Amino acid sequence: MAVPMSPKQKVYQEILQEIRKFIDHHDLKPGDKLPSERELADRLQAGRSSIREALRAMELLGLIETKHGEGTFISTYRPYQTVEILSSFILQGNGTKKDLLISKRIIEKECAKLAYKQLTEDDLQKMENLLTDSKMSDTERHTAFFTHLAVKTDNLLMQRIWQLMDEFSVTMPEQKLVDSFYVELVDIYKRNVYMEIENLFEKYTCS
Amino acid sequence: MAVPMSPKQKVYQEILQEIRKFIDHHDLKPGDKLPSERELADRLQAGRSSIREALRAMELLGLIETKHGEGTFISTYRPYQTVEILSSFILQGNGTKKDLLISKRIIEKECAKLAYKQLTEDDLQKMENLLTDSKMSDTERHTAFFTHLAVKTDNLLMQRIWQLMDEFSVTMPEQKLVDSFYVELVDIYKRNVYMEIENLFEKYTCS
DNA sequence: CACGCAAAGTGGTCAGACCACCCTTAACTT
DNA sequence: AAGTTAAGGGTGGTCTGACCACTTTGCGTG
Repeated sequence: MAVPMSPKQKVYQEILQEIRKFIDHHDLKPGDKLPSERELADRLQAGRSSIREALRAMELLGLIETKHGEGTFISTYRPYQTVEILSSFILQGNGTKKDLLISKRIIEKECAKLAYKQLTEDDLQKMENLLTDSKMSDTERHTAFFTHLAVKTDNLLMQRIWQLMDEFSVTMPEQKLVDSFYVELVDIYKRNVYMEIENLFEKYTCS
Repeated sequence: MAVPMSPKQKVYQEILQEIRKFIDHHDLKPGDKLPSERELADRLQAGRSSIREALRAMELLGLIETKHGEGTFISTYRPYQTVEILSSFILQGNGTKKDLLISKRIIEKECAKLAYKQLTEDDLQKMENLLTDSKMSDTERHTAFFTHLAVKTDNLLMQRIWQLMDEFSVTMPEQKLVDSFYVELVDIYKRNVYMEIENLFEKYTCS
C-alpha cells in the first residue's frame, strides 16, 4: 500500500473531533446553532449519514439538541439521557458502583477544599438554609449542597467532573451522608479551620 | 388525525429500546453477538441507517463493540469511554489549563493515597528504578511513575480519569514535580506513614 | 396593512450501492 | 496427504440520492 493512512479511526469519530474544533474555533456557546447536516457533510467531505451518526451520538450524550425543521443547537450540558440509557442497560453494576462511590467522595472532598477560599458569608447562609429545607429529599439536598460548593471551586473542570459523577450516581442509594456531616462542614467554614476538612471526610467516609 | 401515534419519539430511540429488549429477552451477556445490522433492520422494520445511528450511540456509551467484518458484540460495561468523549468536549475552553493542572494534582494525590494499601515491596522497587532511569525524560518519568500508582489504586475509574488528564496535559509544561518529591513519596510508603501523603502534596503543590 | 399560502431550508428516514475486512471453504500446489 | 492459496459469503463502514415532515421566510393577494 502507498499511504499508511492515519489510524483507522472511523469517520464518525473524526467528525466528532471536527465538530468539537468547529465549536471551539467559532466560540459557540449553549443555544448557538450548528451548521446544517448537509453543510457539515459538504464541509467535512463526508456523507450525510456519517455526520448524522456523530450527531446522534452527541445528542444522546446531551451535548447538542436537535429540532426538526430548525436545526442543531449546542445545549447546556445535561446528561440526563445518558444516565437513563445507561441505567436501563446496566441493572446491576459490579465493581463500577464501588469505584464511582469512592471517586465521587474524593471529588466532593476536594471541591469542599477548593471552595474554601471563595465562600462568602452569603454562601454559608444559603447552604445552611438548604440544610433545613424540608421540601427536598435527602438526596436532593445532598446534590444541591455540593452543586453550590462545586460552583464555588472556581474550577470548571472539577465542577463538571462532580456533576457528571452525581448524574451517574442517581440510580444508586447511599449517595448522601449523615445529616451531621453537612452541619459540621459548614461549621468548619465558619471557624476558618481549613485543615479539618480532610479529617471530616476521613471520619464520615471510612465507615 | 386519527391515531395519536406513539409520542414523536425518533426511530433510533425506539431501536435503542428494542435492542435492549432483545438483549434482555435472549439473555445476552458480554461477549455475545448481536444480529447483523441488516438483520436488525429487517426485523425491526427500519432502515439500516437508523439502526446504525442507534448502534453508534450505544458504541459511544461503551455498551457494545463493533468489529469490522465480524459483527457487533455486547461489551463489558465501561462508562469510562463516555467520560473520555465528554471530557474532550468539556475541556475545550480556554481557561481550562489552570483548572486541568490543579485537578490533575488532586487526582494524583488521591491516587497516591488509594494505592497506599495495595503497594508491595516489589512495586516500591520498580518505582525506585524508574526514578533513576536515565533513558526517560522528566515528563516521561512522571507519567510512568503515576501510571504505576494509578493502576495500583484498585479503582478503574480513578485510573482512567488520571490517564485522561495526563493525556490532555501533554501539551502543557510544568507537569512534573521536583525530583525530591518522588523520592519523598516512596520514602513515605516505606515508612508506612499514610498521613504524610497529604502534607507532601501540600508542600510541593502550593508553590 | 393583514392574511395566507407557497417555497426554501432543515432534520428524519429509507433504499441501494460499493468498499474493506474477517472467516470459512474449496481448490490448488507441493 | 498435508499445507497453502484463492474465492466466496457475511459483516460493518460509507456514500449517494431520494422522499417525507416540520419550521421559517417571504412573496403575493385580498
